[in-house]
Amino acid sequence: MTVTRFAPSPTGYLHIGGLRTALFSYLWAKKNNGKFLLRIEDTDKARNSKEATEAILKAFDWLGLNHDGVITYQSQRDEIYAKYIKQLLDEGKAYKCYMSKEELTQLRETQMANNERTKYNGKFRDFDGTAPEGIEPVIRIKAPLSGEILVKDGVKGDVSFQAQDILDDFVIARADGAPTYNFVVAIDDHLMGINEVIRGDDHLSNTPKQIVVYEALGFDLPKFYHVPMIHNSAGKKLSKRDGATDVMAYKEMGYTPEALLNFLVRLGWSHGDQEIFSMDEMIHLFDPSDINKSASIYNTEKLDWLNSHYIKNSSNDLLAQLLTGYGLVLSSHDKKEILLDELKKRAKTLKDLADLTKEILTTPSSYDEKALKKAFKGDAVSVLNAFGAKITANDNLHLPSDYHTAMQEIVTELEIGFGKIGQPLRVALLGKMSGPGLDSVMAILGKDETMLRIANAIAANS
RNA sequence: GGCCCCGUCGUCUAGCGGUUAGGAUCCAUGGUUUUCAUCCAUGUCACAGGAGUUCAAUUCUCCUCGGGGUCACCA
Repeated sequence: MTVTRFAPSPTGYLHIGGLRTALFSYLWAKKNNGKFLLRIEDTDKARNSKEATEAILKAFDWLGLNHDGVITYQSQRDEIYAKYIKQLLDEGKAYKCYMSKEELTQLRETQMANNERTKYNGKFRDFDGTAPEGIEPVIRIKAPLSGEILVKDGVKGDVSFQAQDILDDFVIARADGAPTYNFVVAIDDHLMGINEVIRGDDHLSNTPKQIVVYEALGFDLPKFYHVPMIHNSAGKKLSKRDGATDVMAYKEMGYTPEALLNFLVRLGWSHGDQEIFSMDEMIHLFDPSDINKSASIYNTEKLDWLNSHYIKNSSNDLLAQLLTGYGLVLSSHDKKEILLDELKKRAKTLKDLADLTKEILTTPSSYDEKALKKAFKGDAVSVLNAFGAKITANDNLHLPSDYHTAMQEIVTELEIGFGKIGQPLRVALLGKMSGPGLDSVMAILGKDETMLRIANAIAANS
């Protein structure tokens, strides 16, 4: 069974990059009827917060990416890690290192001065004397000093590292006993039964260290997929400083989960020329071996397009429901369908849709000056008067077509072009020169409100 | 700097030795629309550079250049 995981460090909100690897992991697990597990990497007590964990879970909830099973918190697994540390110590695969921080720093500085790679010198690797006083030791693992470490990666292919280039006896437990990242990752992934690790390629260079741990503990290696980074427009790794990277910020801006997920799945992955993917399609089509090798630059143009696509294709009931998040209650509006049909094709975001809706439902308190000048020259006022009189006399105005007929009649009776009535009427109703079809607008507003707005405009121009 | 990864239109990408290098987005133009938006059509735009290998390289190899990642008692 395929078991994948997402293992965030709760130091802040969930961002776009993390979400994408989570999505990939989720899709791959679902495709294989496997499990998608969640692990919170909170071993660094100083930097982690409960709020951050909650924020991450909230984001997943919004997007509908549900994890399987219970959440694993590394902070609650100290005994487990301690057990494995003891095991390695007992087996002579790890040892206590009493080098002081000062000495370590000193060592690094000389190495740097000599233009050498900074690495621990193995001073306590085979130490069996009496421990120096007053120093709490760290635990270091005995890493291979030479030879090749091969990472068989499902995205990058075989990546070979030379032990002497990258390894030293790295710390697996701090002086206070707390285990370190590369150590616990290997243990947790193994214990949680994770056999396919999909993560950012910033972890590729950590992988050899984790392999050392896997091997020391006699664990089977999972399959690795290192997915390329998402870069900002400057071409750098996406960071929290890059503005809108908090997933929940997208919700506030009016993006839909479908659009965001569709956008992200196409960043670094593709399926021929297909652009639009439903969740079901993503699950069926996704395969991590189709992930690109190169980083992509994050750019919202396509997100906007996808979002408007999904809004256009959403049912009006769903949209009405989503609009309640913007303080709009449309469920009781008798022309909800007409309203949403008209407005959803000109909204890029749900927020746009909300704004557009509010705008149309609010009686104009002022008129765009340019529009006024253009529309209210000549006999616009008398045309509006005639139109007002016509609809006042008509008690059967409900649908856009009813209003359309009324406009048609005026045009014929007065022997004028459509623009002669359309322009002033549009300004009267909407306060400006652009907007949805007038027949729809009038149907949405209803006869009374339509009359009111026409009267207001006439008054303002007489 | 060492090590590792990457390099097709501005952006997201297809391509897996022979293609007029395709799609999407963006932008521009035209059509539809009384306006705007939608929709439709058309157009501009790319294989980083140089050596090889080959009858033939965007595709394979090497080098250069460029970009990125990583080198903690952070994750």
